[in-house]
Amino acid sequence: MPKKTFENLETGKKNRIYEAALNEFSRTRFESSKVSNIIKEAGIPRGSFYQYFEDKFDLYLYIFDEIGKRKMAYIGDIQSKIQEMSLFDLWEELYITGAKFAMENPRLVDITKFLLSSKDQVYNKLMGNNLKLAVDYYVQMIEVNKKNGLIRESVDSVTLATMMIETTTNVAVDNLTTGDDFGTDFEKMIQEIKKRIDIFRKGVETGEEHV
Amino acid sequence: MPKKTFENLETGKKNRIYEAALNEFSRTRFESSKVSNIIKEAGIPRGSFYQYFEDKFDLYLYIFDEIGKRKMAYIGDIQSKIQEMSLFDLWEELYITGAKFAMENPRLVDITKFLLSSKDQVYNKLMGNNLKLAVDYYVQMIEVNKKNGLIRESVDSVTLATMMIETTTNVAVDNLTTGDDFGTDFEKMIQEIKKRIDIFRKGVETGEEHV
DNA sequence: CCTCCATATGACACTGTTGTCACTTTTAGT
DNA sequence: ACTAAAAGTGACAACAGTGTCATATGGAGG
Repeated sequence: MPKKTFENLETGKKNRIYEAALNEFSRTRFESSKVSNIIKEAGIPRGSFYQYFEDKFDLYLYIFDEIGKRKMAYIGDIQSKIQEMSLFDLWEELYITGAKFAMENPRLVDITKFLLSSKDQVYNKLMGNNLKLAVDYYVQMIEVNKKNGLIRESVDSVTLATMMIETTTNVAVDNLTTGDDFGTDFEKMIQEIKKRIDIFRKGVETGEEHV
Repeated sequence: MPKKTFENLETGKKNRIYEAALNEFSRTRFESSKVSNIIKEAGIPRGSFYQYFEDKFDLYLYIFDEIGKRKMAYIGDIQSKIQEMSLFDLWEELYITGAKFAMENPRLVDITKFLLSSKDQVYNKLMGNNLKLAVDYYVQMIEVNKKNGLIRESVDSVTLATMMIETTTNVAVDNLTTGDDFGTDFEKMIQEIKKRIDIFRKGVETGEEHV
């Protein structure tokens, strides 16, 4: 975490550094990011950088922490609704809110994406546990809905939870396959999300087929 | 693509280079891979490397090409069955075959994974079009099944195709969320795949809910 | 045995990066 | 105004990698 020297900085400079770091870490993954680029863009001398942070990773941790805070603030208190809403209504809300956040913060998404796709220790340290918690959270929702008779008992909760999270991650990020990133077309994204949720709810086969 | 010097090489040396490249490119993404590591492991001098390949990227292209060939040989002629089988039977076959290939060739999977997660020109050059073709292929299958009355008309073909491919990619690679890579437990992987396909077919809601 | 061309080789020039450190400037307290 | 601590600064040493090039080697044909 940053040294107090950084905390004490005037907002302007602090912000330039934050912005430059965001640009650099969303441009490329951690290993190939360069302190040189960051200080050039922020317009601070090299020496100062090391006055503020232990090293590159120290800054990265700080940025990662900030992203987490901002995301949490954005997602807000949806958590509390878990008992009141059905799985899919709740999911839709989570999904759309997440997608909106992603759309408004493309750089944060890129950073997360880079992290998700690294298999090194950095990843395990920062993300590993988060995902396990997310799975637990979804499993919990699913179980409640099974008890209420809304979800088939024969569906494996962990499998469903995993699929839901994977799906959420993919559209939140962009369409893996079509390369479509929805630009700023929020409506289009919502339509896509609803189509996806519908498939999860009802399946795609016609009624005649199975029992 | 490699120079003829490389093609002319005795099988032993050629193979050592191939193996070393596979190790290096599956260890880390292209940008951070090192010619130094490859030549050290293959036991060839630096100069020789540049006798065989234009540069690092030239070798990468070669490896990528090889992976494609081997994968194609493995997947084989499933293509021809498109008219005879229902969407999900066909998908299950594609899915399981792909997963088996992935399980047997973890290094190839890692390389693909690294490529998938890069957003640079390398990716677009090598993968962009592949994915579009895959989507088209799935869409085509889906349309056939709609005509036969097996799939609800109200399902968006492109959305479904995209979701199917994303799902396939994820389990083929590993469980994004649980971190479970199934090791060599082929049976367990098949079970997981079947559970996923079942959710796509039938949806997860109980019958009472919707029309 | 000689010659010539393809191939092999590793030292090296070049580039780019990180983190350090000796020195300068600013700030704040007296 | 004086001084001590804090913050700022950029030249630089250390390192790590790439691709090149002058030179060495070997084998096929004469």
